[in-house]
Amino acid sequence: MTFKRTNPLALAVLALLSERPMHPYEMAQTMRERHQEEVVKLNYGSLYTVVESLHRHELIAAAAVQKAGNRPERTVYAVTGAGTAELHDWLRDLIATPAKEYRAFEAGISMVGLLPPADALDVVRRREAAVGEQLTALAVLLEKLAGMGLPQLAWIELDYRMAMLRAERAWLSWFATAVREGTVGGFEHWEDRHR
Amino acid sequence: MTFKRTNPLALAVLALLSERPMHPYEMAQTMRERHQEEVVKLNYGSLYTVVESLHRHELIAAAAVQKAGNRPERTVYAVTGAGTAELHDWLRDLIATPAKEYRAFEAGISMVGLLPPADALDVVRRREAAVGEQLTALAVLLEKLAGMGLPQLAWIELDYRMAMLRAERAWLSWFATAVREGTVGGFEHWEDRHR
DNA sequence: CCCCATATACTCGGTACCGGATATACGGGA
DNA sequence: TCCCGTATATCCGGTACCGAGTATATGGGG
Repeated sequence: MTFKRTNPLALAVLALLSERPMHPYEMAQTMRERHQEEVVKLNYGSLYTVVESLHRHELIAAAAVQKAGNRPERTVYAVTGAGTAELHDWLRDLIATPAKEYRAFEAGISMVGLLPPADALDVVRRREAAVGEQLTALAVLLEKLAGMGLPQLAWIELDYRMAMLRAERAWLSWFATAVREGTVGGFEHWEDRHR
Repeated sequence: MTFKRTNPLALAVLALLSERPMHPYEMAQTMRERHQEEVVKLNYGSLYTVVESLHRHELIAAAAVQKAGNRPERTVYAVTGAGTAELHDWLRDLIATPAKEYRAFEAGISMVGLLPPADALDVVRRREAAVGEQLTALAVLLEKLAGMGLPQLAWIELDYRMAMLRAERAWLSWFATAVREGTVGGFEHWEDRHR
């Protein structure tokens, strides 16, 4: 069976190991330090499953098994040639081909007509505010990172996320106005249904 | 144990049943007809699991068990009072509170520095084109839906998605230029690493 | 009237994933 | 010196999810 590119955590593991050999716990540490867990979902259970899977497919290899005192053994892994190839190929594919992703908000907003218009307006406003807060938090973080002398390329995903959040906020603002003023298409019928 | 709001398919089920009682297979049909599967991930396995879970938590109730000839039994479900409450509450929460979601592209772009600049430019361009195609396809669909006399509220999630796709395309276009012209922060070092 | 492609309706086994449990080491305060 | 809170490092049981499989009914062409 060929390796399945499902969990992006596996991608992160390959990326880390292409720097230097590590044991799983160290990978987790490093990801935390670099705020990578903002972008890639990390939890220990999945990490060990993913590492084992990569190992089975010989994309990584056990470089050493260390044992210090009575501590649990630490298996240090290194990326293989096939692993490096997989990393680059997967990465290219991930960027070039938009994946079909199901976002919870899209599901929610598609059913917004089930709520009374007043409720809908309220929750959309609340989201708008929340998105605004995320934006300011991100701006502060970017300021800090740039101040530390990190190049833009090192936090390019935050740049992307900011652009998306700004677009979302703009859309929410438009929709809120359209609901408040009753100019969204189908408003009369919507209002009638909730009397 | 209280009901866990994980799979949005359960939300879709509650929404459908708040229209009229249905059996699971009929729900799937209806979702397909209405292009809801664009927004909520649907497959039979999950559908039956989700329906069973809703039933266990008494958010829906078995209204009738029909049997026609030698066909498998069809259990028709109806939403309960608690189910309607859950639907509205969940919906409000989904819209009002941005959920932490991990998008594959963000993971990918955060590691774009691992690719040679030329490769990076290529894949970003390819994505830009793909997003453009999605946009035109969406525009055609919207035209069709509006032509059928459907109100904007009925396809509001497509409106949202279009706004997001436009923002993504704009960002990709910016990034592509920044890479081509070498103006993205950290470009020299990036180029040096790949000689 | 027979055949087969398609539609109907659900079931089931496998697996990836989650998050809490486990077990030892270390360090600092009383 | 003795706790105990935190850090180190992995494991494991449960479950939600997936998608392929099953079995019968329908209906249109030859």
